[in-house]
Amino acid sequence: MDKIRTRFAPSPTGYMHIGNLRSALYAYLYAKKCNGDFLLRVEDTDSGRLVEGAVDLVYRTLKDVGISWDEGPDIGGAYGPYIQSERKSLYMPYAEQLIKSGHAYRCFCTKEELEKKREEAMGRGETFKYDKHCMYLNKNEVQANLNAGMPYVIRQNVPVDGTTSFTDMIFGTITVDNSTLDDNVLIKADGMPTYNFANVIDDHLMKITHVMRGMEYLASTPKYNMLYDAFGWDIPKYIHMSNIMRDDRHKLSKRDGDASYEDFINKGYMKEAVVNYIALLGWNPGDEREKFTMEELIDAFSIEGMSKSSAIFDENKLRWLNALYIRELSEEAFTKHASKYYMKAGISNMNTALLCKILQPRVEIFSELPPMVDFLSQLSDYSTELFINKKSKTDPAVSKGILLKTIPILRELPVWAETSLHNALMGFAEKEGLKNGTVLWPIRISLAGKAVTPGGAIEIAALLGRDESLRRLDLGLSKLS
RNA sequence: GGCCCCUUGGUCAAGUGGCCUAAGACACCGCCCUUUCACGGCGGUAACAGGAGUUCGAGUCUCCUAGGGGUCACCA
Repeated sequence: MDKIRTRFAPSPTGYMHIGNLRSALYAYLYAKKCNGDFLLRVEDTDSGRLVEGAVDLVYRTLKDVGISWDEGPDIGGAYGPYIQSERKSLYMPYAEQLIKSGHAYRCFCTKEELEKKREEAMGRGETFKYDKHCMYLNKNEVQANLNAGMPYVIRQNVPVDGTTSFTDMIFGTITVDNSTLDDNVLIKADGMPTYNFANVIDDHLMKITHVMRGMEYLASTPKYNMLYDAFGWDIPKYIHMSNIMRDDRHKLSKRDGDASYEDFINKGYMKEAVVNYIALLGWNPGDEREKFTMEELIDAFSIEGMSKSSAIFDENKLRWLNALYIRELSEEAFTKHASKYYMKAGISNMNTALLCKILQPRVEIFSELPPMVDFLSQLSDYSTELFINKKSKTDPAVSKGILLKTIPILRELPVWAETSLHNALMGFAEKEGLKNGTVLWPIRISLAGKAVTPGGAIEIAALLGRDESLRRLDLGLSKLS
């Protein structure tokens, strides 16, 4: 059997939709699983939609998540060029071959004429379908139009009756009535091929064995197959992939600001978690593993595990997975990821090892870091009601007593560090016969000025250092006096 | 609207005619641990869209209905 070859063929819109990324991922995983090739092809035949820098974004994103291509615009390959606009001259001869064999014809109808016919059809409550008007032009009429320099498109001549079937590896056999198929434009008036045409020519020329693409092409696939048949080419295997939804009726969309890969990275998600999560959205490995490296994904991937129905993107689960990845980061890596957010919270020159220790098990996405730790750089005003806590058996009066007794002990501490603070405070609680919480609650409140903090009184004191800690404790005491 | 596709807890999903009194995960709730909040551990709530049929037996096969998605461009 021939080497498996798949491709990712984005049109450069300047935006990497998470669904497209998943399509690229699946095509990559399948190729690599089969020891095949994965290629990148840029589909930029719509001159009206070109976006500056969009191709670079595709390269960057793919590289970022660890998807590499064996052939592509930037690295070349045996079947280049890999940018459709650069292949423009290559399509016309194929179209002309189709005209000769009767599978296509030149159409001189203007957009205005077509628009009028379309409106008329709609007025009658019918679905518009091109009436093959120009197919019936005789040779002389066509030549005259050509001589007159009339612009034209080339249309596919689709049979008016009968049915066409094909097999999709996920959906099985699909049959459609030819009568529902329109005579699609193959070559536009500007000489550029449409997707419908370029896609078939390129997939064949680039020896793509498995066409993996979104479900939106499911209904038009028979038309592409007619083209393959007209050329006498082998039809590739098809794998149509379901969509990722925002909720039960809407696709994840650009409008909602949470549909692109970069949106998630900017929100503080790790790329490994994003890839891992989307891999699991619409595919399952057949066992209960949920956490995968790229290598493990390649190893576990199979078409059989892909689901037919679309999946709703659940950010909750992404968060959970992201938290898993965060927890296994080394202290250095955690700090590297977090530093940007520490800066936002105004934190600098603090013990990063200690910060990591208290934050790593608590943070699920990095962007939630600043509000968790901003109290370290800036103590905001707080109410003495925070000193009330039933479970710790404390209230403002008790707290005042604790602070009165502990501040001198802390002031005399020879070394201001986690262990010495721990020994001093726990020793005090034991000596006084108090609950740990009773001693630590008022200290933590004074140090942080808020009811909920990452880490406890001892860690916070260690982070703040002697001077700032004592200043805050004194302030707490004065609030209670 | 025509055509194509889809439908198991709130979400992702396992399930390929008897092992389903329907797995697992996220979320949610409770308990334990505990120095607040987390982490961790233990437990709980919660689903075969509806209806006919085929069969000794249906989440699994068939048909119908409903709901949803896609498509019907000189976009891809």
